[in-house]
Amino acid sequence: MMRRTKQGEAISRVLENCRAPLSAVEILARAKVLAPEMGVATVYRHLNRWLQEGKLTPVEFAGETCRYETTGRAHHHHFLCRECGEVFELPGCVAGLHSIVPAGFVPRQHEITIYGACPHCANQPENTHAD
Amino acid sequence: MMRRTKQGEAISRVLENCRAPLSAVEILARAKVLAPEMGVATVYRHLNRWLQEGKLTPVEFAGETCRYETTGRAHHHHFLCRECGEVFELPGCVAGLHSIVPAGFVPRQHEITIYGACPHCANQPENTHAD
DNA sequence: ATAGGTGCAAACAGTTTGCATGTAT
DNA sequence: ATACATGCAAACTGTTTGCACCTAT
Repeated sequence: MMRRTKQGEAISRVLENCRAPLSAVEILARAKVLAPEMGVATVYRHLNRWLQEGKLTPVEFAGETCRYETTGRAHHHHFLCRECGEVFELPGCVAGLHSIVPAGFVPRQHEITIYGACPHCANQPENTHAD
Repeated sequence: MMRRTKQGEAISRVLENCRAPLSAVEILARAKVLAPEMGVATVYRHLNRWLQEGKLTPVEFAGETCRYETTGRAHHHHFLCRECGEVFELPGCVAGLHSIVPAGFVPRQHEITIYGACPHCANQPENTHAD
């Protein structure tokens, strides 16, 4: 039975109102606005509860810390801009995805991640070489 | 200028002869057969060198530690068996992958990861409920 | 001889956990 | 009143780094 606390409320607010997946410390930072005393442990405890209730999905990008997004959204994948680090949702999916799965394998879940430049960064050629 | 050492040799041997991506500790374990004194730090130092020379690619699966595979193989993706944890290469790619990338975005790289059951585990229904 | 590689242990980042306290019920 | 949530700090895992030592060149 989930008890209603200021911290829990703050975390729910953050998770439900973000437009891109967030990391634990990003969630902490935002939740602290509503519940300034909060520590990381509380964030992780809530994240894990949401995860095991299936209300949250971990989103991982190569070499980056784990981010989380709420489930129940339309099926989608992600685009990570290598220049600004921003994450974008790519709605929909690819048609013949399972064509690459050999006979005998039983696919149950998949992830497609695309890396590159977002429209904003793609138009700023100077940024391209900003390490 | 890369100096030729027993440890470096051992690591090369391991990286070049494995058929699936390996984690740092797996690499250490295998390399220790040839160079028993070796520590993790050396493994990471070599991995990082290979990475920045572009001879190695990190392979990450949701919730798992980073694995590495040599570059230069034919384009492929990965299948992670949720039952036995084994990783399989899926040769080839999907046709209309970029159809999910909206106009303005510049895709430069992508990853497709499929999770499920490998042929062996798929035929052992008892395993399905392990855990 | 010397630059560079190595092992060890300490330092780090991200995440989890134990415990005493605080609080919603 | 009591069970559960919290904060803090310690523990843990995966990775990096500093330093004294060793070794291929």
